[in-house]
Amino acid sequence: MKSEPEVFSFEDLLAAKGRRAFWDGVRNYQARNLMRDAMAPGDRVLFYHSNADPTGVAGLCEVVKGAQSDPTQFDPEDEHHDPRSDPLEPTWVGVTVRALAALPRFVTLADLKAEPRLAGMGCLARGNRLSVQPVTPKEWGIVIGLGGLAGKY
DNA sequence: GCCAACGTTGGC
DNA sequence: GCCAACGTTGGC
Repeated sequence: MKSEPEVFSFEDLLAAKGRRAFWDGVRNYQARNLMRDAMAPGDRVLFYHSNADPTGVAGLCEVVKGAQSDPTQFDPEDEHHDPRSDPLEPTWVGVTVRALAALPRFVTLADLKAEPRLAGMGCLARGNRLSVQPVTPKEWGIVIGLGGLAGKY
């Protein structure tokens, strides 16, 4: 899952109550569908800092609660307000994640690109801008290995 | 359904 | 700030 650290960083998640946060603000149907249909409590998550210096994977989380209505869609004051969303059938959802551990070594995008075993990773595909996307168990193992937590999660 | 215009994402 | 790539909108 990608977040701009200036908006919400992995450190912010670590500092949050219970080290957990509701992942709001997703306004892309494909990303929404992944959260709604493909994420369940216990699933592990790589927390990626986008639009940052450097960009890359900062830490590990897990899903603690599956998809729920994203309240920001109904808040006129919120930048993610969606006036077309029906409260009885909300368009947008989010999951709740909890931080597991910061990576001892931040894994930069350059690190990911330089690792031949990650050549097929979705987030490295040309033009892929999805803020939520699947990671295979194999990719997970390689990334946390690069981050200094090989075999620990 | 097509497609041009526009908006957003995100690396650099 | 630039720009490539992609998504969304809306006229037709």
